[in-house]
Amino acid sequence: MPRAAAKDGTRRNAKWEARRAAIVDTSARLFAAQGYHATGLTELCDANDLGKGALYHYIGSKEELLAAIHDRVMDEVLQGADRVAEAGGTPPEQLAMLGAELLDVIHRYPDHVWVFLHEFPALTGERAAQFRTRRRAYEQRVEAVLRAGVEAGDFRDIDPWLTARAWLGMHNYTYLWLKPGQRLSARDVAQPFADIFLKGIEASPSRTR
Amino acid sequence: MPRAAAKDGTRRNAKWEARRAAIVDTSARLFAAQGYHATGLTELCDANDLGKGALYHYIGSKEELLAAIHDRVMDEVLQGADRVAEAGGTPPEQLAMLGAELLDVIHRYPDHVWVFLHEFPALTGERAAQFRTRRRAYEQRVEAVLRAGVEAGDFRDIDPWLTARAWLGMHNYTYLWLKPGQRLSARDVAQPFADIFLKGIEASPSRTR
DNA sequence: CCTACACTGGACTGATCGGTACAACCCGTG
DNA sequence: CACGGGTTGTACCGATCAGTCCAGTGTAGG
Repeated sequence: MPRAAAKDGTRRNAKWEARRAAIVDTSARLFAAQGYHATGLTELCDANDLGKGALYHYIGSKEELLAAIHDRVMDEVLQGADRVAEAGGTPPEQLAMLGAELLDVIHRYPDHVWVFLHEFPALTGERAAQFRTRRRAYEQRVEAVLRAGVEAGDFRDIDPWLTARAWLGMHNYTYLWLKPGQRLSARDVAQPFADIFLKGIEASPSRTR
Repeated sequence: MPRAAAKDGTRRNAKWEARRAAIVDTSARLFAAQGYHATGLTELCDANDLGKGALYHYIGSKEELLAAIHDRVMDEVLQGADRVAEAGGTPPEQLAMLGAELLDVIHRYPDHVWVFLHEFPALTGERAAQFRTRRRAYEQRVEAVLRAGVEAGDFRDIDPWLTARAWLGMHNYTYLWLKPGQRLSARDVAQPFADIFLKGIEASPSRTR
């Protein structure tokens, strides 16, 4: 735990922050490649070119490092959801935008997302609770869009909770193969996925409202 | 490594086999709850009510235990795919049946599936290679059905590879919440999922063939 | 009843785990 | 040049890791 969270970042503080961020990113790569528990402190030190003393000057504990990786992902995902909410539009448009934003995060942070989806049970206590809250908040955003679409007559009478799980699965599972520098970009995937899903739940044209 | 794989199972051998299967199942529960690397040998011994010597009389190594869990899942999943192929039917029917079979496995073996989806990178060497082959074989079954559906005019002109990933994600991701004794059964989920996906990729009625 | 062997518990091993203590270092400031 | 605090490497800690070894114990076959 840092001594005082107060005092805005001076120059030195900014440097420390940057180094810490670099450590978080490097460690995410290792955790993604071989797992959180399977990665030792010494490996983290090697990868970051640091001794144990120096490493612990930045991170406090191994689990805090894990939590930082989770936060990085959740920050991005929730920010994306906020942008979508601000943009407005019909429920189908909202859902398509949510998908594009989510796939963009998965594409830009493949290691962080991998860690996030695999190692979240390793978080304990306060950190685990906070993480669950944020994750749940995001899932409810998706559910809300689906519910709104049903009420507005854009979508047929589907179960918002169950359908949100289908949508989340379809998108989140791309973490296995959606990587930067690969054949497919995030946009290449977002469009076909939105097509499938929106056609899959659209109201039959006969009873449009 | 067992001395000789020959000689068909006598009574004793069957008993040994049953005990081993029980150990695999119990261990799957532990691995699912806290992770493969985070679960120690002593915990496995406690849960199975066995000493280390006795445990190692059945399993050979911790990784072999992990591999046995993977095999259990892959056996079931591939058998389900075989049943579907034997049953025949149109591509849409085939896809719906594949989904029902897959969700059934996930629902019946929640712990095994969790381990399978989280810890497969922990497999090494020969075991990892064999696992990847089998997993890939299943994925290609799904792709084949999609491709057949496009050629037959049942589905619109989608990318079979990408669409298979969407389908796999939607179904596999249910491992997070689809558990026996819960509100929803496998069938409760399979039907809505098939509805969404089939509507999502069906050929527009105007150009049916 | 005796022997043989599948089966079992638990002490033990060397390695490695996450984490700490501390002395030295760099480097900007006075 | 002296100083002082942010930074760093390293020796070290107790705990635990996966796995081995072996002296038994229960029991089935002769």
